[in-house]
Amino acid sequence: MPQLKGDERLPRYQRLADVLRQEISQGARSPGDRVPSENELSERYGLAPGTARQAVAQLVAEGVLERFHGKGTYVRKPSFDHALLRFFRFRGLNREGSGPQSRILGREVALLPQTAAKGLQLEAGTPAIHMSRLRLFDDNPVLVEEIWLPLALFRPLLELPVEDFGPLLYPLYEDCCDQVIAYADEELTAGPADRTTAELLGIAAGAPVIVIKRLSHGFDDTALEWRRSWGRADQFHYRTRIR
Amino acid sequence: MPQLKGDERLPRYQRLADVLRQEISQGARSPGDRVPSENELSERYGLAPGTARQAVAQLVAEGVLERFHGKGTYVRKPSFDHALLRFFRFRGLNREGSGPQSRILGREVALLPQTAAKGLQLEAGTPAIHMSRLRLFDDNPVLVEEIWLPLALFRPLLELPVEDFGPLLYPLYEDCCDQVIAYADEELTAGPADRTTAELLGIAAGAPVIVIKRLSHGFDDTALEWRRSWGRADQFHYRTRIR
DNA sequence: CACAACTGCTTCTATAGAGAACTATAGTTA
DNA sequence: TAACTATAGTTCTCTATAGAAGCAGTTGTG
Repeated sequence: MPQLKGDERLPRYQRLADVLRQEISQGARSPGDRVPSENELSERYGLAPGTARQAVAQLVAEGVLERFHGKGTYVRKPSFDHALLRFFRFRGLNREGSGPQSRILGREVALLPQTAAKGLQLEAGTPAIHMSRLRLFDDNPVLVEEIWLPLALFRPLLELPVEDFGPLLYPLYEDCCDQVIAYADEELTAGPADRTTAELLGIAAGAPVIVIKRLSHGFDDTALEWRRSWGRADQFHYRTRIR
Repeated sequence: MPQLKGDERLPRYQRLADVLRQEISQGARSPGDRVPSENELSERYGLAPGTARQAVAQLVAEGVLERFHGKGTYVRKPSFDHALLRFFRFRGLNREGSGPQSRILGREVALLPQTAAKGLQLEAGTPAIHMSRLRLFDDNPVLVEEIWLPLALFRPLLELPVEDFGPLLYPLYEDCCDQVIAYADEELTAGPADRTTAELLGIAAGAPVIVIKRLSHGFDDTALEWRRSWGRADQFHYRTRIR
């Protein structure tokens, strides 16, 4: 029978949750996979069913797992590349249109600037992958993005022709580099648009834009991607509930 | 022994949670009050301790209650009037300063405009309390606010001299009108400042400002306050975690 | 072939109870 | 007075068990 690892002073449900979280972060379980049933977990680790259930409940609350009554429990697919749908209210979501599109404007190896290096926990000046991207919705440009990736983890990305990138990057990271994004921290600010950004977005230079800095992490909290996006403020909206 | 009310098809822990939530929304329990212990709840309603515990756990997850190991469980005080601390990064939080201040610019009964009426679920044109307010931090203006309140619920507010309002409104609502805010939905947008707002904030007209619309609710989901705030975009920052 | 019933698996709800861990207070001792 | 001890009450952890509810595939029936 596998023993629960980790600090023995911690409660058992906590330690089981840690085991599962680690298995996911190390790729032993991937998003979409089914995890063992609560009964199986409890037997395998010699716990009461309720204790195993509590471990699963915690991971569900964290957004790592997803439960389906009568079916099973699965590793959740984090799908927040659709986050821009939370940021922008699109006029014609129902109506026919070309939908979300993505155009890679550049991809090269460059030296990390201070800001991105700090987020990725690397030295400023380290070589890294730098990309810039324009995102459109129904042929309207909505976001200009600058992206930095650690060279060590994302080197295969340099081999792939940019035409094959598709509209979403995170599935690409998973397919091409085995890097799965678990969560991300975002910081929103606003300011006037500089000339090149304004040109790409089709607005006047100095017009207000939203700036979104995003630092994406893996299941083991490793920083994987640093991203800064500029979006038209006049189309921007963001909803939250506070308590 | 009090019986659990509500739909009998619902699970018992759900029905107990509903009872507690309703008691709170009707003022029988106020923020800061202690709720009965899990044992007492289970005995009073004829439930197993675990079932009562599950009900409490749900309300904790919702942010309605707060547990303290060894002490007890309490009705949570929603303290998000400090939300502006989440929006703005203040240079001198540690240093001495005059801190957050509030200046009421106007208070009168006026007819609800369409936007506020929709949020408050009243007819446009209904008489309501209208206030405008300037909020400062360390003597720097950071937010201009426009507030609408249903006349029926907040009439006592008209009697009080505005000098006695203090820096926070929600405690005032509770003391003066018995209205407790449980949660609020916010929507952020950005745009250029109009002339009067710019003047109050000390920025140039047309400079980017953040616009925050907030609709505040009671524990029973009644809409209590509609508010729109304008803030300097250059000092604005907002952090979230997405999954 | 179409449809209903059955079966095995899963999560969900609920019960009952025991001891650990923590908080606060009252009482005791140096 | 100050520091320690005992105690009651609370939440937290864990065990063990039972049946309900939902899902999916198999089997049986018309």
